[in-house]
Amino acid sequence: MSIRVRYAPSPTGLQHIGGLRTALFNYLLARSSGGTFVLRIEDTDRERFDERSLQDIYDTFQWFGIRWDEGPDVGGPFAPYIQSERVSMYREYARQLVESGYAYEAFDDAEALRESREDGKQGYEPIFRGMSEAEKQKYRDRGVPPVIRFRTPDEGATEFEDLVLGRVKRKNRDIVTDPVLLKSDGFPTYHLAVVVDDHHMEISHVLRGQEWVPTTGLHVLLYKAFGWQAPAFCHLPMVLGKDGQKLSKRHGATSVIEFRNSGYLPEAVMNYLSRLGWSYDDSREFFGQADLESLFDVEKLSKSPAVFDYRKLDWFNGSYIREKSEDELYDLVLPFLVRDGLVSDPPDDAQASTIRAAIPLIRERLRLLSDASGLLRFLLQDIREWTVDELVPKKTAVEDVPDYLARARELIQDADAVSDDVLEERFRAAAEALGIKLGNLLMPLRVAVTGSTASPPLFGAIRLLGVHRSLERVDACIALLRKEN
RNA sequence: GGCCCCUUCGUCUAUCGGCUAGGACAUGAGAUUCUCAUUCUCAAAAGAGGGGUUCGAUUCCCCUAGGGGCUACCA
Repeated sequence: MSIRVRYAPSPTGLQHIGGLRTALFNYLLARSSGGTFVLRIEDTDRERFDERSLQDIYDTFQWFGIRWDEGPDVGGPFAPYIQSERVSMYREYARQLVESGYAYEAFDDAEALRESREDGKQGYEPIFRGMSEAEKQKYRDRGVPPVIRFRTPDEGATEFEDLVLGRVKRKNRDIVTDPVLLKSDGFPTYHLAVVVDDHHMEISHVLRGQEWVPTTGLHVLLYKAFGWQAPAFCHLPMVLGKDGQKLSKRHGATSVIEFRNSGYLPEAVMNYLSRLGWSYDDSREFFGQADLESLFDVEKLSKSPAVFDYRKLDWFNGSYIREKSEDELYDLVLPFLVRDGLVSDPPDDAQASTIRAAIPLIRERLRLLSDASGLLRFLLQDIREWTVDELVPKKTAVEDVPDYLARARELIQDADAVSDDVLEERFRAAAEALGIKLGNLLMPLRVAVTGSTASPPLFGAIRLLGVHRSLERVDACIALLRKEN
């Protein structure tokens, strides 16, 4: 039997990086096994539904580079793939469970239930479980909308085989008492919808986060009540923040769109995510999408939770950036320069050629695509002011610096016409003549030209900016320092 | 509180009874270098604790501890 898996996000907010990993592992299992990957939208919570979410799901996966074989936008043999369009089905199955005695109507006051929970009361007292029809009719007559609750067994135990965890066993009385299957608004809860849909969509493997382990017993009970065969379960280790808590906002970026906007490459994110809870061997770190699609194996999934390490992601990102060609990097970096207001949209010819020429100089200095703005700002914007502190090298008298700059000024006059090596030799000789270190001659020039003590290679930067403009900046700095003195 | 799951360097992980416990990120030191970065070399860094089982346990079992998750008419 062929493998069918699904990623089933609920459109209640932006796609989470942890959800992206769940989706990735599902996708990889499908690809590595020649199976099918399904996208299903679980929008049964009308209160938390968020308009932008659906589009965010599409945008996220388009950027990430994985696509589904069946889903709301591409269709498929089990359409519709949006749960709100399948409600009649859930109602039908809920009714069926009531008829077969596995479920019953209840007329609880949702508000009262919520309040008692807030008072610290735990569990549900199944007062409607054995109530007579006549008694229930009174509620109906009063117009109280019913919910349908599952009748959890008091005796026995339920167990399932998990591909990661092994055998998981639970006493039935420890499973939440009589959970709601169909809400009073006529929509199903997750438990009903997921079981009905996974069965009808012929899902063979359920890969989801470990937070679902406690409720899997209920799902198994539901499969039994329907007389259906349950899929294989595979609970993925959770993704945590630095402090060991579930990854959340306060740990940093969590929505996929934030990673994208921060300048992460999808292949770096994919590579990093693939290592959270999954491993291949004892040494390999780099996995491209094609590698993962063929190498992924649930056997190598781990049980323990993984802490999300932004620094390692950064390292991956820098590595992948360095592998890009100059043309690719140009296209990748441009949107960030536009966003940061450094170039027009689209850039004019001068800007475009400047940036293209600068790419080789900044490539190995980028950890994030967005770092390009800081690195190229001196080329694309005027420098309004310099800090004297930066212009003056350590252990150097302020009054000496204008002389150094004046000397440097002479040496770069024909920078366009000579090589780096020649320029460097000149500066070495000049530094020696002045009796100072090469760095102390170059640093004021660097700060004058680039506005920063950290920059791309100086001579290259000068040519990119243009000798003329470079000289202007040097002159401005000389004037500034003289005034300061 | 109850239930469930988890436990190897700070972090991600390898090890499926024989280990001088391997790799990567991060960290530290050094080399290269006009700054920054890249690159390279080296270093430090782990089997939660206690019982078993076994010739032999990081690997298997139990207990304790710690961490996490769930405990909704949310998913």
